[in-house]
Amino acid sequence: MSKAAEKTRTLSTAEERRETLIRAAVPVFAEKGYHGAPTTEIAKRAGISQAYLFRLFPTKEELFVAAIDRSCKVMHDSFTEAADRADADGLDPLEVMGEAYGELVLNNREMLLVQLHAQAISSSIPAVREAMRENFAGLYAVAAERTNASPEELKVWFAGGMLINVMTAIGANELDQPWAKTLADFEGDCSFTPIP
Amino acid sequence: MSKAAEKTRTLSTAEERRETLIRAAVPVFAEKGYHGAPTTEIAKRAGISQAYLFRLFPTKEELFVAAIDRSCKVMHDSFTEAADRADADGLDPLEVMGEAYGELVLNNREMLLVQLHAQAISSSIPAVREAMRENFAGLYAVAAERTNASPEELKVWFAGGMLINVMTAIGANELDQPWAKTLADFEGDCSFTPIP
DNA sequence: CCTTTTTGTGAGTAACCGATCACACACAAT
DNA sequence: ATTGTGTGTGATCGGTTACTCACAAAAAGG
Repeated sequence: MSKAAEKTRTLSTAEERRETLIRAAVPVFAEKGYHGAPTTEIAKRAGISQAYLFRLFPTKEELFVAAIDRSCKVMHDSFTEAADRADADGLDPLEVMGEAYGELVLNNREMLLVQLHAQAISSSIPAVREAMRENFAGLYAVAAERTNASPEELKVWFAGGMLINVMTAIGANELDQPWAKTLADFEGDCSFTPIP
Repeated sequence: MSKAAEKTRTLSTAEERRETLIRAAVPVFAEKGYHGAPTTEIAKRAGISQAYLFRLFPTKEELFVAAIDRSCKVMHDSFTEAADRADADGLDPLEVMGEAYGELVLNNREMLLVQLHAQAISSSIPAVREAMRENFAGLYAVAAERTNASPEELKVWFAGGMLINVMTAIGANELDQPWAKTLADFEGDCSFTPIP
């Protein structure tokens, strides 16, 4: 391609198509999981043919892993941004990151559901398991580096995140039962630092 | 049926068949999730025809909900039994129930995976969501009634359970990385009561 | 023995799924 | 203009899926 001649281009580059494909795939995988999501529907949402989908991602599995990595990146970015904000404002990074996660889950439900589906299917698809392990490794790394929390505190913090995930998935916040009020009350953050 | 003439019966009752069907369905749903689990494979494992499967459970969805309820019952029974044991031995019920859950997850992996798949798909299948809500209601009830833990303690306890689920699903215990050592170290129990 | 109910199956059906292949069009460089 | 390369699709294939229906055998009741 010439250096500065991208004036009128009707075709997209493969990388651009892969990007739109991932964005189209996330909500479909989120709703129906790996086995339930048809590649035809993903291709249609992306506005391309199913045949071209399989050229850009040779197998459905690779596309699913790409969708997982995408939702992991969203979380990672959200955490680092929260840590930056906490450093600038002199607040507790772990607490700010917890609040950021609460908001992220609230207005990015698809990312959460992709994570849950990936966790469930990871035991039978090695590539998914590997992606999820790397995901947790990266998330733990940023949490450990940007805060001065002890391993025990980090453990409780991650556990709280897992609870938020499940409660959001089953819509516990819509219920009035006491168990739902207790387990799904994140009161703006997800810090589980015990109140003495 | 005559009162006491069950001597030689070659055919099973419908209820017996439903039982064996559920037992055959659990591992299949556990491995592939709702959409990925074929009814043909479940029927074959149960030793009956697929046609008869659909007479005993008119839809695949009903069979999946039955599998969920089954795995919920296993957890519930495990908890009540642990609470009984704790009462008899004068131990902390919450702690004993935590240990019981750790063992349960270890040697009943299928139950755990059915739970994870059900959580993930609950947002798109109302009957599954309802089953999962009832599941948590029942589990919270037994935990609240059999222990004297505060809502905050119960919340942290449940959060720890969710972390155990995810770490077990991705096999974090097989890894040597520090994040895995920290997050997947249940050291015999899953009580998250903070160490002061 | 005869009738009714329950247990059980072989053989489908219509739709759908992941993946493939030949082929067409757009682009950039020679 | 030609050539080579990257972008994109229609048609289709072999296999699988949830679910159905006609039909048979066993059991229970009389």
